[in-house]
Amino acid sequence: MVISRGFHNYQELEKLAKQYSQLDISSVEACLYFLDTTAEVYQAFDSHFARYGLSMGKFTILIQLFVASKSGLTPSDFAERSGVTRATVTGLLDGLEKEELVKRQPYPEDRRRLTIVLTQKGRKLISEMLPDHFCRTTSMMSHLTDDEKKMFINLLTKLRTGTSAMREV
Amino acid sequence: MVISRGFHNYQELEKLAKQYSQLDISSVEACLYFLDTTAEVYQAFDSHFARYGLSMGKFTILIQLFVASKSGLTPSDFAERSGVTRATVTGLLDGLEKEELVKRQPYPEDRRRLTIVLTQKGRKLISEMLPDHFCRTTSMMSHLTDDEKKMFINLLTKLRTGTSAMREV
DNA sequence: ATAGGATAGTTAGGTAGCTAATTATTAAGT
DNA sequence: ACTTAATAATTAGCTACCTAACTATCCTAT
Repeated sequence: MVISRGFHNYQELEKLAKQYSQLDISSVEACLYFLDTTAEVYQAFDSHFARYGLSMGKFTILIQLFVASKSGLTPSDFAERSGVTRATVTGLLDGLEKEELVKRQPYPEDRRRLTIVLTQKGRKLISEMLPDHFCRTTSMMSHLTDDEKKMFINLLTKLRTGTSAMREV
Repeated sequence: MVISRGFHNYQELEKLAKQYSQLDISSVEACLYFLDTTAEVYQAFDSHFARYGLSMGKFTILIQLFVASKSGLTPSDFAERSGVTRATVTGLLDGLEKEELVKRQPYPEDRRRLTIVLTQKGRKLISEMLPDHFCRTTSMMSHLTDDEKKMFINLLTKLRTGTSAMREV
């Protein structure tokens, strides 16, 4: 759940700003707007992936397998690359395996590991959805010019730099 | 789970772009970077709220109550303002009520509704955390100038406009 | 050669979201 | 007035995330 909408009537924000000297209105406003946008983008992605019976997490695993292809990847690979825990990957793989989109296979050189590979069905699904997926992604970004995309990445980087302030003790 | 990190070695993206003419590299790149940033920001917020034993959802409810104050709000108010379902709000309120931060009260004029109000403890928690919260939020945004914040909102708006392409049938 | 520690995957149990169905209550149309 | 609609909250059951604890395997240093 995202903080925003309740505050897009500026007045309440201004009222708070009077009580809290720490509150810089334009900062909070930009932050709320960012959060609101993330919610909208995630909802859009969710409904896009739902057309193919997938979640963003499951799609992420499938496309990684599709690109890495050849020898498969391990559950830890997914966890590391995607910034989720191994436990989360276990759950997603359970689902994907039940739907017969991937298979767990032994990894002979190190028996602690597993190799995850696409099934025929999994490869078919991902390769059939990618044209649509890239088309939509490109369309979604089409209201930004190339320069604006660069600027956007630049500004996002500045935001990322700031996240440490939110985390620090 | 967010798609990105696996693709930040540009080569794989370029390889895909050769196979898929629909894929505009700079669009996909900006999109992935945005998603990656959202993950980082959400993690930062989560650890910030965790200091106070809250989630973003719970915080959102508390601050709405704190601002609206006087007569309280209904569960539906939260759902509408925050873009989540009423069922989700029920769950969050269960938690908040167990922690004695809010109370459900009858709403005499319409007995289908409830009035949610802050308890003493809830009011204390939210009012004690707000200075820190606004301070951190302001710090997080401090790497962007006022002009950049405006530009950021502007670019986010363009992204939002594009989300329909992701959703449409 | 073996004990201790690190790593890979899973399990158990929790939270936060969802949809669909259920129960009260209110509103509206005839 | 009375049936039908709509609305408010909850419930049940699902997914995707988390942490902490567990098991199996491998590596390293004595």
